[in-house]
Amino acid sequence: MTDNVFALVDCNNFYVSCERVFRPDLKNVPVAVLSNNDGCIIARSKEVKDLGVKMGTPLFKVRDLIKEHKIRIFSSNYSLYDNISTRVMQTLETFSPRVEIYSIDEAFLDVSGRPHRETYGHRIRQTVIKDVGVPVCVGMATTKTLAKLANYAAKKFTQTGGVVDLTDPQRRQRLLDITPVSEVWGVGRHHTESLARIGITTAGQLARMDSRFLRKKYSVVMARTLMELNGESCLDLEEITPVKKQIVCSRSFGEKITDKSQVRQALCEFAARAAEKLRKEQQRATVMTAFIRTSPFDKNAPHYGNAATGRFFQSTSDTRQLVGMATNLFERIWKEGHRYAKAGVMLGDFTPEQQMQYPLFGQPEDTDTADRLMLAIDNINKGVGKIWFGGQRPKKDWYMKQDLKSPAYTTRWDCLPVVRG
DNA sequence: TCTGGGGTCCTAGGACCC
DNA sequence: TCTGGGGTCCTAGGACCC
Repeated sequence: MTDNVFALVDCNNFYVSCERVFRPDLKNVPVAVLSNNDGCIIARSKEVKDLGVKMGTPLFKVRDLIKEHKIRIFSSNYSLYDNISTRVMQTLETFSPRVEIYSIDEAFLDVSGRPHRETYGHRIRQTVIKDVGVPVCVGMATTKTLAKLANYAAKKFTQTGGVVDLTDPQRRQRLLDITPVSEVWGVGRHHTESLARIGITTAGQLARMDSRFLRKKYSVVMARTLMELNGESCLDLEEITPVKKQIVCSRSFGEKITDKSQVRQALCEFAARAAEKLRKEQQRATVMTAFIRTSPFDKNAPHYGNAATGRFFQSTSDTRQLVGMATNLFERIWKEGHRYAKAGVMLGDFTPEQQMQYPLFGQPEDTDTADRLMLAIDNINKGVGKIWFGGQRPKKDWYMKQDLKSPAYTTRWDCLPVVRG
């Protein structure tokens, strides 16, 4: 019988690579991309990584370094990244009939039974760079966890040419023994520290642990990781994206807010945005949680944060109801006299649009009319238009900072790059 | 002065029921 | 006076991922 083989294709420094697609002048120079609100560095080119800038570093802490090394800084431009991601995935789908899009910048491919795997991996790389302009690395192995590790090796060791096939057991063993346990998929910061206390620092050591012990001390997840490291596949390819169980819409504010009506507006806006996402998922929500909080970093003022949850009589995706609920919840958690830094809305407990749950008592609400209204509004808002509800407001004093955003090259006609002949 | 956002899964413990 | 045990559901918190 032939073993399953997974290939993990992962884009290199994805957001940075996206910025470079339309700016060849950014090649081989240090580039970094910022989080929402221009707060932290969330993507770094190799040059920036080599300078020792860590993922998540607050921008203000590296101002001097940026100046000194002329690091090019960009606000995040998600519509651009989404669009380029779609192109990468479409290219990958030409290589395998079974593809799991795992995140914006990586996908698992089923490459079982394919001969000359390494050559195939190189072809994938070349095609993506040629067709989309984004560099990727390819890791292959008999389990997803090992494919992840193979990809890590493909990125770390340049002599691999960006492709590593880990199906050979001896090769796998050698890699495991030189790989820090923190690089293993599913082993985060806390588990790394905890494992170090019992003398486990490499992936190889973890792979030789007792499964029952790990199950007991950590969880079934860790026990599964152990099996996967030993080549026993526990995680299948998931081609169909599962429906969401929760939708969150939250933001830090560009500036701290003390004004009650502004925080309320922000929450209403988040509720409306969450409602749009919900309808896109073709779901209705039964519960909403709203939260507001001050900055946890502010040492000069007492911290305040609060959240409230409300339940709908009947599950809904009607913006008017969701905004109404957000307003009610807001009144329950608002406290005067604080400098608010962040707020958000979470939706949960979904029912599919097509299979409406009617309330046990009372009259069901007229969802048909509401559905048609929401559909019409979503269609209008898809264009340039804007229809908004009471509580939202077109001009947003609190809107996040995005001072360094690149143009929407691929999604707006007026931002198309100009070709000079 | 300035510190992201959006998800998932697992576990423990309490409430409740029979 | 003696005061069980097992199942299920829900929630909060913690861990992980990108």
